[in-house]
Parts: sequence; structure tokens; C-alpha cells
Amino acid sequence: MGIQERKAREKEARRRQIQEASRALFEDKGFNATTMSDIAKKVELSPATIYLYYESKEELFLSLNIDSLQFLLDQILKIHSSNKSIEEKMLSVKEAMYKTAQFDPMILRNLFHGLYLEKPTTALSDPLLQKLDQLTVKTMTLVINIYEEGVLQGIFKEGPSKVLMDILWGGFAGLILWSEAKKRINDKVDYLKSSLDLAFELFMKGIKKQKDSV
Amino acid sequence: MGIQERKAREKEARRRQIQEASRALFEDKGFNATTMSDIAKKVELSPATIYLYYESKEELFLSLNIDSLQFLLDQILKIHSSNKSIEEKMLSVKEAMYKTAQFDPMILRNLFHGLYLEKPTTALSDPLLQKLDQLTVKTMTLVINIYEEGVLQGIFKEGPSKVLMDILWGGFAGLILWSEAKKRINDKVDYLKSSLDLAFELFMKGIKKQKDSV
Amino acid sequence: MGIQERKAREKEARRRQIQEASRALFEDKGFNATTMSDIAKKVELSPATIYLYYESKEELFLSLNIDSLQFLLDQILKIHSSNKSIEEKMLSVKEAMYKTAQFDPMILRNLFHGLYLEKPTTALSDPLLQKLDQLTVKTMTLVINIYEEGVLQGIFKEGPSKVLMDILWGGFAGLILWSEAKKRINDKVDYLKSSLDLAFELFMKGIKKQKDSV
Amino acid sequence: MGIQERKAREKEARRRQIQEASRALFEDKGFNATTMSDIAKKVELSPATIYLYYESKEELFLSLNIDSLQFLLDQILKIHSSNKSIEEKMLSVKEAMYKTAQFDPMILRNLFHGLYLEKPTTALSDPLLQKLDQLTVKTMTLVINIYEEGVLQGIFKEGPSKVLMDILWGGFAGLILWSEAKKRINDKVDYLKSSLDLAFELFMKGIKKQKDSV
DNA sequence: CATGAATGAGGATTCATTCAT
DNA sequence: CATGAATGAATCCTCATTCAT
Repeated sequence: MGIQERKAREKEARRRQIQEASRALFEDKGFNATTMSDIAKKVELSPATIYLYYESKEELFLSLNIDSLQFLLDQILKIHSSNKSIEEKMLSVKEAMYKTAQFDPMILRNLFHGLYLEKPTTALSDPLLQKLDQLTVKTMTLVINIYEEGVLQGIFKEGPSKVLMDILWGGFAGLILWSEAKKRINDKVDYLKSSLDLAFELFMKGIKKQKDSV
Repeated sequence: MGIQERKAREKEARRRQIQEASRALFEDKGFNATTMSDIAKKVELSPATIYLYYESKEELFLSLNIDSLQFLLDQILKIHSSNKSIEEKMLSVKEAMYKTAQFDPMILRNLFHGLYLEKPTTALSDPLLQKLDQLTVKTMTLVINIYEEGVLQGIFKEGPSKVLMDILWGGFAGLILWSEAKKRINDKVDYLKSSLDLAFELFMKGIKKQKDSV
Repeated sequence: MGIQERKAREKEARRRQIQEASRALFEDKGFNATTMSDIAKKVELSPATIYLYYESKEELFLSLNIDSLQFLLDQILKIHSSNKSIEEKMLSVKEAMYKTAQFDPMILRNLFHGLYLEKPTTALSDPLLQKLDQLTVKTMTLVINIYEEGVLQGIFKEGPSKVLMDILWGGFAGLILWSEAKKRINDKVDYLKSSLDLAFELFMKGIKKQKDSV
Repeated sequence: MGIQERKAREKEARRRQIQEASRALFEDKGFNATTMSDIAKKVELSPATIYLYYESKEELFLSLNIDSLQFLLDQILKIHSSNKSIEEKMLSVKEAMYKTAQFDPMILRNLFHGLYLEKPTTALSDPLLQKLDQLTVKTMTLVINIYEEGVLQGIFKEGPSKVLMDILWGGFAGLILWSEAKKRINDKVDYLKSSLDLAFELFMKGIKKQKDSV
């Protein structure tokens, strides 16, 4: 039994090695410019070996993104079921998004570009893409939940919760993307944190009931 | 001279045909999945002929994006030099962004994914990429200007104008991307307009001086 | 117009070159062991170029076989419509089969092995395989015709014409295959001609009405 | 010793399992399209295990064919040493060929295609191929013997016995192949038995001394 | 101006086979 | 005896791009 365990652990370790190597490469050169051979070289395995762990280059890529999305979902889940106040929860959601972007700067780029938008046809058929969609939906649903709870508690104004969450999600995603893009254009300073915080502030001010203004 | 003119006009027309065809294809299948041969077939030219008008597939692609960005810049320029009120100007900026996204739904996806982010190495060397950057910077500068004018006029709160504009630009871009992505996941309903409007409202409320709250 | 003609001729010539080179290689090493690269090297073209003339390795291979079968059909057609006597026609059919085997020693091997027998599933869908079948059927029908004419003329005994033609066709094919196989096993002597002639004699004796025995 | 015996029996049993599984697969998909992994899956063993029983895919394949050929040879041996009449012996030879084709429909296809004809270079070196050749030659020699006995007994006309046996062997093989091929082209009806019988009749009539015609 | 023809340079994937355990 | 894991070596095919005509 010890042996089996160790084997399983080792296998898992290999998977992780491959993931990390490929994540770095995809990150650096993009999906298309990264070859299986590149990845193999980086993990010091043969290309064929990678196919023992992933069915195809695409599956490998998708699994990476699913991981990242899961990483986000896990945080949101924890936040959702915590006994923090609604405002704290919202704050934590923001932090979770930020952490996810740090963890995998590629994720949003991929989500928006390659996965959500580039292949609408095959989209529905691929089980991994479906999984990705599920994760996205699940995550958003939780956030919407938090917001609606806030409304019930009289903290937030009533409003079109879905649209508001689209703004939160889409807007934040855009900020992250843009902050990355800016690194290339302008300079190497990372405005992300501050712009995210400010945006969050604006957003919260916008949705909160203004007791004082009454 | 008449002949030269005609020739030039014809050449320009061909260019436009190629652009339109390729825009549709890139839109549909993405950059990588679209082959020069596809494009050629669509314009009913030979692949070789396209190279008389564009140096490479990449140049063709970039030119498309530059066009779209120029389309936006033109609007922003007009808005900037108009004698509208600041608030109207901001509103027009939002509309301009929306119109640009309608004109070329690919643009933001590309800007963020393929151009800004995918190849940081060659980025600086390519004159077309530089042009793209210039357009981006010019556009943003104008919007920042408008905002700062608003501050001077006492309409907007003082604030980190650049970061605010990043929020405007990045956030809006994200909304647009996300609205496209959602089309694939959820349904075919296009929430873009409404979410953009609401986001804009929140944003404006956030940056405006609240005379009334005093 | 002269130019177009020449171009067409040249293109046709290239096709033929590719065919001949690949025929030799397939002949020598078999379908699987022959790589597109081998063929390309032999014609002194790049592998990619071959794909300008043939969609795939398989198509190239099939076209070769279709050619050979057509070569046989053409002869049978001529024989069928000639004004030879029935007996002479049968004799010519035999010669035609022999000539075809000389022209393309691979043909029967392929017909029986790779094409008729190896892929029954995809068989019906592939237009080229359909063509191959059509050619086979057409050829056999003509031969059956000749036989039945012989029956009408009182030269041949009445009999199950289809089965008899299966014997002629299948049996001859087997002889040809076997003669090739023997070359490898025994020696390099080619018994084909004589065994074919003898088999034909036996066959004819078997199907002819024996006037003298009455 | 009992243990050793059991082990040997078990080993033999495994071999047979592997043979049966691979025979079915080769039959179905052909040599090249069948992977060792396919075979392994079917026997519920690991690919590596198969290599404990067979040195290579090719050896496995060859052993299959040797088996079938041995199956035929065994029958011919029995016939040869029986005390049937010559004519009955010939009839039995035909039946034996038919039974062999039923037992392993692949055999002739393989003999002619893959083994006899596809790799003339390595052919002579491989001991298994030599074995295959030996079996073929032995089988044919026996049949030739039977024929020559018939000549001695005044039953058959004198004639080139080798060529005649080539006709018998090659012709019958062709019929079998062709009957399989026809299944794919025309319909599912199996004409083999009847065409084989008729061909045999023609053949026998051709080689027998015609007492009655005197 | 237009193009048919040609190609170099990959790149993902497969598979028979090996070997440490 | 059995095997999970690993791989070297291939191979088909694609596509942006060039150039003589």
C-alpha cells in the first residue's frame, strides 16, 4: 500500500511538474508558440511522456486554466460560507480576484481570448470547456449571492444583481488585463493593485445605500 | 495624374476588400486558425497577391487593429475638441468606446491578447506595434485631459487621473470582453449596452463632486 | 493559349513523375514503409509540393491503383467492342490481364490486400474507393458479357456465368500473386506466363462445348 | 515437475489467448492499424507482458500465420498418408484449403501481401519467415506428390506437375481472396464454396485422362 | 498587377519497445 | 510473472512566404 501511495504521489508530482513548466511557457510565449517539445525539454521528459499525462496539448492547456479557476472558486467558496460581514466578504472577493491574477496572470487573458471567444463552435462539445464554463458560472453565482444578501440586509441598493456582478467581474478582469498590457507599453510599474482598489471603492460607493446622504 | 489617382484609388479599394475579408475571418476563426489562403479565397485573389498589399499576415492583422483604434481615436478627438460640457464629453467617450466595440468586436480581444500581451519580445521593434501603442497612448491622454478639465472646472473630484482613466479604459474593455464571452456561455442576449451604461453611471457618480451631499 | 497549354502539360508531367516515383517505391517497400519524404526525394521535390498534386498519401496511392485498373479496363473495352471471334476475345482478355500485371505488379496485391480487404468500414465513403469498385465491376461485367455471348453462339456450355468469371478473375489474380510470391521463395524464375497460359487452357477446355465428344 | 508442467501449460494458454485476441484484431483492422496496446487491452494484459511471450509485434504476427499454415499442412499430411484414392485425395486437398481459409480468413491475404511480398529484403534473414517458406514448400510438395502419384496410376495426364500445382494453389488462393473482396464490393453473399467447387471440377476435368473420349 | 508553383521549417502525435520495480 | 512509466524515432501534413513568368 505504501508503494501504491508513493507511486500515486510521484505521478501527481510529475503532473504538477508538467503543469508548472507548461504554465511558464504558455505564459511566456503563448499557446501557439509553445511547442510540446518546449515543454518536454523544460520538464526533462520526452514529448511522448507528456502524452501519458495529458491527452493533447489543448487538454494540458485547458487543465491549467481550470486549475486557476478552481483556485478562485475555492476562495470564493470559503468567503461565501464565512461569517464575515457582507462588506468584508465583498472586499475578500476583490482580494481573491487579485490573488488569482497573481497566481496565474494568464488566466484572464486565456479565458477571454482563447477559451471563451476563439472557438465558439467546438465549445459546447468539449467536456473540459464545459467544466470551465461551470466553474465560471458557479463562481459568479456565489458572488451574486453575496451581493443579494447585502441587499436583503439593507446594505446595498436594490439593483440588477446580475448586471452588477458582470460589472464587477468583467470590469475587474479588464483592469487586470489592462494592467498587464500597460506593463508592456508604458513602463514596468504595476498599477494593478491601486487601480483595483480604487475601482472597488468606486464600485462599492455606487452600490451601497447612502444612509448619510439622506 | 488622373490615371495615378485612379490606380491609387483602386489599390486602396483592394486593400479595403482584403481588410474586410480578413476581418471577418479573423473574427470568426481567430488569428491562427485563419490562413492566408482562406483570406485569398474570400477576396478571390491568389495568396501571393495579398503580399502585394501587405508584407505579412501579421502586418495585415495589425493594420486591422490600427484601423479600429484609429476609428476610436477619431471620435475621441472630435469629442475632445467639441464644445460640449465635460459631462457630455464623458458620456460621448463612453459611446465612442461602445461604437468601436460594435465596429470591431475583435479589437479589444486582440489588443489585450495578441498584441499587448503575447509577444513582449518583438513588441518594441515592430513599427506597427509602436503605432498601435501610440494610438493607445494618444487616446488615453485625451480622455485623461477631459477628466482633468473636469477637475479644473470643479466638476470632478481631484484624484489620480491616470489610475482613474485606467479604470475607465480597462474596466470598459473588460465589460466588452466579458459580454462577448457571456454570449457563448449563457445565452445570446447582449447585456453589453446596459452593463456599460450602469458601469458608467457608477463610475461618474464615483468621480463627481457631490455638491448635493454637502 | 500556348502558355496555358504548356503549363497544363508541365503539370501533367509532374503528376506523372510523382506517380512513377511513388509507384516504384510503393512497389519496393509497400505502402506503409514508403514515406512522403521518400517519394519527394525521389522526384526531387519538397514533400509539400506533392500535396499540391495529391491531397494525401492515400489519395496518391489510390490514384495509382485506379490508373492500373483503368489500364486494364481500357484493354477489355477494346476487346469487347472488337470484331474478333469469341475465343480470340477470351484469349485477349487473358493477355490483357497479363499485361496489366506486368504494367503494375503491385495492383493485384493492393486490390486484394489494402483496398478491398483492409478497410471495409471507410470503404464505401471514399469516392476514390468507389471509383475503384466501379472500375472492377465494369471490367468484370464486360468479361461476363463476352462469355455469355459465347454461350449464345453455342461455343460455351451454359453455366453460372458470374461464378465462372469469378474463377477467371480470382484465379488469375491468385496466379499472378503466387508467381510473385514464388520469386521470393524459390528462385527468380518467372513461371507466370506459362502457368497463366496453362490455367487458361484448362479453363477454356472446361467451359467449351465439346462438339467432338458427342 | 508437476509444477513445471502446470507453468508450461499456463504459459501456453496465455500464448493462445494472445494469439486469439491478436488474430481477431489483425483480421479486423489489419497489421498496421493494430497496435500492441490494442492487443494488450483485449487480453487484459499490459503491453509489456506480451513481450514476455513474443519478441515483437512481427513475431506475433508471423506465428499466427505459421499456425494457420501448419493447420493446413497437418491436413495435407493426413490426406497424403491416407489410403484414399487419388481422386479422393485431391478432393480432400480442396476441402483442406477451404477449411484453412475458414479457420483463418487472413492467412492468404497475409501470405501474399505482407509476408511473401512486402519485404523482400529482410525476408531471408528472419528465421520465422524461413519457417513460413518451409511450410509452404512442404505443403506444395505433398500436393505435387499426390498429383504425380495420379499420373503414375494413369489417372492424370502427364504434365508439368509444378506448374499445375501452382495453378491449384495460386488459383485457389485467388478465389478465396476474391470471394472476400467481393463481399465488400457487391453484397454479403459468400460465393466461395460454389466457385471453389466449380473451379476444382474444371481443374480436375482438365488434368484427368479422358478415357471416355477415346 | 497577378499568380501558379514551390518550399522550408516545423509540430503534434503515435507506437513499438525497454526496464526498473 | 507482470507492469507502469518512459521514450526515440518517425511521419503526415500545414502554412506563411517567395519568385519566375
